[in-house]
Amino acid sequence: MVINFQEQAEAMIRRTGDRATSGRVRILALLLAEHRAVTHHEIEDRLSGEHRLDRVTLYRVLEWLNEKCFVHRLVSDDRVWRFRANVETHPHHHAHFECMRCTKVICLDDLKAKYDGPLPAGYRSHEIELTVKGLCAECG
Amino acid sequence: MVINFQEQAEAMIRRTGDRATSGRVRILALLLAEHRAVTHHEIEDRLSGEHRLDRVTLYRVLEWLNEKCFVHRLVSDDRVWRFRANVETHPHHHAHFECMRCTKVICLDDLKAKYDGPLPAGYRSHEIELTVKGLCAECG
DNA sequence: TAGTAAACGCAACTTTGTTGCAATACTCTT
DNA sequence: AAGAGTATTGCAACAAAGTTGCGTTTACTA
Repeated sequence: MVINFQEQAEAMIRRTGDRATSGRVRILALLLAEHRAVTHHEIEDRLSGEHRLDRVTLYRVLEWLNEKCFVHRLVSDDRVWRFRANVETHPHHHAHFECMRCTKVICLDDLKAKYDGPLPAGYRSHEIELTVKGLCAECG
Repeated sequence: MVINFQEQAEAMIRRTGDRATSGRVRILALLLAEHRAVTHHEIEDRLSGEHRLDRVTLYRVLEWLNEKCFVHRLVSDDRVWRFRANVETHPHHHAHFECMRCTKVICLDDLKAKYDGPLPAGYRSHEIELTVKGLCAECG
């Protein structure tokens, strides 16, 4: 069963009531097809074959996708945003693995980060992110 | 019992064999006195009363302190490095709280992040960082 | 198919951090 | 205590990532 990410992306976007522009559809389709967090730069490269998208537009589309909860952002030690499509139902308890050498980031979906300990008085927890740093198979 | 962070910092630095310059001593003393992760910018402001340090020197001192394991870096969603003096004996299993509104970061020392789940084949874990995001007492 | 508001593309700007190199200031030796 | 030598510093210029303003284009609605 082959999934048509392009159609899936377009349907998701139309459901928001906002415009289904080609940029939005292509970028969301790309992220849906991908199983890891992708940088702005990687997306730009991946799209360069087809009709080229402006850097700024890409930023704005990604921001919009994030707002609509279709993707989430994460930032790693190289200080670069990475984006990943939200597939799970509980999008706010991520666990990620980050390779310390090649800075590749993957999601550890099978694990839900937990925090049982106390917070200072008056502090409220909203989401929890667990990052395991180490070496990936290629770099280890 | 009042602790003289200036003297403590200088002693730590001299033990490395490298030069105990006024910049290194002042910055490490400042970080030792602080109980949270501090941005480059905050340090610069804090030091502006005394003999002013160049931006670049500050970056280089912080990098040096990190190399010598006197401090550690962490990056949060505003993509800005924060630095904090290493006080614990196991410096590689942090838990942090990050305020989503004011972006303040504090360390949750009482908790050691753990990860028991599986990693993909060939992947090796080196350090683990847990970030609880939410609202701090002032912003909540 | 035409009108219109939402997106886009371009240019210029900001913020954060880095690099090269000449000037300065720690330390060591005497 | 002073001089010498090298590790640091300060300056200027650069680089990468992301943002803002504004005129133009495009997708949707009627």
